[in-house]
Amino acid sequence: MSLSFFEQVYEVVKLIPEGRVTSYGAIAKYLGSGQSARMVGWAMNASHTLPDVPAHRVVNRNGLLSGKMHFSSPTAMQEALEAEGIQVVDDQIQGFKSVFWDPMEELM
DNA sequence: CACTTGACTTATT
DNA sequence: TAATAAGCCAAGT
Repeated sequence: MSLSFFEQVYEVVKLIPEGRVTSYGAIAKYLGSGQSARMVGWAMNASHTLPDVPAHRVVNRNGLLSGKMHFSSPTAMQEALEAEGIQVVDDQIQGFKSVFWDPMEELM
């Protein structure tokens, strides 16, 4: 029983604590197998198939809301993050380094 | 089965 | 410092 690459990404994203975020590359690296950040981003594109995938907690390595445009509304992602206590200004997470959650460090 | 796409990242110019 | 190129690999067509 091997989960699809998508499902593996979903499992990691679901484990992201509230008020925390991670990057595509971090997830890709955690999944290993030489996965690239693009695979994670692409998997997230299909995350809409599942209801419990907090895609708003996944941003690019700059802490920029690169995927906000894929949400229901361009502001939905920012609002979701702010609702968890994350400050977002100009589509960029404030104190990104502080709220960054690395699956490699936390799930190891 | 070959080509295109993609919510990224790193290196180079 | 900003812009461009290349690397990455699975799923869709």
